[in-house]
Amino acid sequence: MAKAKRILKWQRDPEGMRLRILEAAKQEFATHGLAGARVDRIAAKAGANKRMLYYHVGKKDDLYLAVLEGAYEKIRAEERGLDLEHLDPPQAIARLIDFTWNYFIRNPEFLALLNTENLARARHLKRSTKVKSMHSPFVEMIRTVVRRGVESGDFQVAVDPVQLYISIAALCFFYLSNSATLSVIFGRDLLSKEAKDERLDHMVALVLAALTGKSVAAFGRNTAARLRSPAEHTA
Amino acid sequence: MAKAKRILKWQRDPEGMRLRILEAAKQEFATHGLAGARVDRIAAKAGANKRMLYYHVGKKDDLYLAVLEGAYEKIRAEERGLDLEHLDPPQAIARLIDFTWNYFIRNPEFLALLNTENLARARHLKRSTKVKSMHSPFVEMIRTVVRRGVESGDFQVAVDPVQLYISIAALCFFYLSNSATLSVIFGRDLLSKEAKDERLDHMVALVLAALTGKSVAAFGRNTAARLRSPAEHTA
DNA sequence: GCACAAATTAACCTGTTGGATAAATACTGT
DNA sequence: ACAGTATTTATCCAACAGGTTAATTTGTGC
Repeated sequence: MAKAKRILKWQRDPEGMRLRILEAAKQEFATHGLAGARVDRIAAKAGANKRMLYYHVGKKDDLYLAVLEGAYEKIRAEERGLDLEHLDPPQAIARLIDFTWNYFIRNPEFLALLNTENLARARHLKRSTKVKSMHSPFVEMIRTVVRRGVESGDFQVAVDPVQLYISIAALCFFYLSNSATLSVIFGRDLLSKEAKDERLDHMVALVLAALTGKSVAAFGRNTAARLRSPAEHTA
Repeated sequence: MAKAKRILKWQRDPEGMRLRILEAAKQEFATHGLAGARVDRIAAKAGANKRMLYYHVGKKDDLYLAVLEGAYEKIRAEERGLDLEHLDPPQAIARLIDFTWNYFIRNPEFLALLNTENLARARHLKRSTKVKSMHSPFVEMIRTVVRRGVESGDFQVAVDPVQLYISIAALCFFYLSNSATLSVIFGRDLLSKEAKDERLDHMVALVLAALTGKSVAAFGRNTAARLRSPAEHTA
């Protein structure tokens, strides 16, 4: 009842207000970067007064860190639900790639936030205590898959789990994060349904071929035509 | 003589001034992003008056596009000198990876500029006519290597050259561009000499294993210890 | 030396921005 | 109903930033 009243009058709802502020801030920082983000716009988007940001979260930098922590928390939480332990190792890796890829597609702000934070040389993240502890379980998860793969003979070589994850994230991240410039310079729409499907196939095939030593058919899919030069196309 | 005089008095040297402005702008945009960059700071760094920027190049956005075009021109020019035609295909790919990696290390501003431009959804690049034409020869170069590799039997599968290049760039780019946040969350210095060497080995091994089907020893280098969990390390 | 254009400087202006102050309003327990 | 606290609003401001105007200096062709 008190809760319902709070929701009806969404003023005087501190927790809700805080969430709306963080959501608005996430959008704003993702769209405009740190320096380009406007505190007033965040307030407007959150349906709040500018003063509220400072009251509920803090100054611009604090806001940014809070958004960033929330973003990491969200992806790592979803990853925990992947249940890689019960899949055979190649499938587990394929699933991790698939998840990462689709998570990045579903959450484009995450990519922008990370880029922005790296431009700032992780100056905010370094101040965070939460974020560091989030990642050891995640690395453990991958480490276990790799070890199982090596033991079962599915994987030819033992690969450093961190290195492997960075590579998987890299393949997904770069394509999506840089799709705007890549689309221009290569003159292709990289975000069409077909292009995205093709990319996922390519990434899974690339990583699994390297791990298992068995080439995956999909690696070469759709590429016969791509090997012909433009001149040959018209000829 | 007239040239020498010009160089001595670096005022009244329009071309030189333009170059100094673009260099200063590159540093400023790379360090602070588009919105964070300060026109006054660029002027100061270039040893010029703010009005000079507008006189020689244009407004902030024009300045940014000029810097970006210069950056693309530089990397594509260096790539043209790689001479991949005379190497056997696996070596050619290894060389391309090695070059890309080291170019990114030598030119960190390039990474930042691309990220910034992607945050702006390639709004400047789309206006550029120069940049688009720069890239067909580059794609041709890779296409030829892949085709030769398939014909010689070195490569198991035909892979789309654009897809392959994006993957190579991704592996290098993401690691370096995101090294600040990655170092924090994984608690490792990813930019130490050893870490960088290890990364290059990993990337070359990953891509060549996938292309040739033969696993590369370096893929698993240094990783035996990494497969032990932290608990086991102390045990 | 002189006219003319190119290059450079200095000063200014207007809108904006992050952040602060202080007052008002609504909810809580009593 | 009331006192006290948590939440919210309205307003202000000083610093700054991008861009412009207009005057000044320097080199060039004649």
